[in-house]
Amino acid sequence: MEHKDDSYKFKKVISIGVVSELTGLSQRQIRYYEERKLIFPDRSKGTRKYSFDDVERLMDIANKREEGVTTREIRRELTKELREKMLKGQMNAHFRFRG
Amino acid sequence: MEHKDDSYKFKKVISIGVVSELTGLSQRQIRYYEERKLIFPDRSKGTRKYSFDDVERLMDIANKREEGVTTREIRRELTKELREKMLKGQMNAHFRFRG
DNA sequence: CGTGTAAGGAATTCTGACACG
DNA sequence: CGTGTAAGGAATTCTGACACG
Repeated sequence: MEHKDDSYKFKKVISIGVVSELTGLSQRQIRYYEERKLIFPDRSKGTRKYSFDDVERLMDIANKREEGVTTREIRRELTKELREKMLKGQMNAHFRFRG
Repeated sequence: MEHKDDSYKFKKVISIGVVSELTGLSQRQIRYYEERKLIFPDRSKGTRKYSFDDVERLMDIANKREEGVTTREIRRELTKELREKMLKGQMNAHFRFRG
């Protein structure tokens, strides 16, 4: 329950031009953050598609960059978050099915 | 309260190609329904932008068309709904501020 | 490292029209 | 009436590169 993945927030339907308008970032920046693995758009026949969640994430990234945080550090933070989430997922599974 | 218009559902950010994929309708059909005033995308420099709400609405339209309902009839239904909503809005205002 | 820009090509979208019915 | 299609142009997006620092 709660996992409505079909939710508007996560559907990758927005083109880079619109994302640029929404975030105030240049297309160059957006593509670069992808290259640095901070963001992961879908590809529909070559052209990138972003979700509203991606847009929010890009705004976070923009804030961090303004504070002087490098893409490398942002990438590390993301990796750490993912690690924590995976651990939490395992613990959930553990206590739900075995605890 | 409740009126979070900034909600993902109503932001017009989706291009016609994606809407076509999402709804299964041809771009021709989508443009035609606009011509018949069943749908109202935004325009950003010429190109149409739709919201998820528009996408849902288009799916409703598609269903009605399959049932043989004409665009004219769908248009009438829409007009009627709008009339009812405006009436309701007036009544709200009436009872809230004067009742 | 992070971002701008010019370059050339590929994919997308637009409109108005003709077609069929 | 509702939709397909070919046509030509306009706007969008893509990549790889050079620039600066």
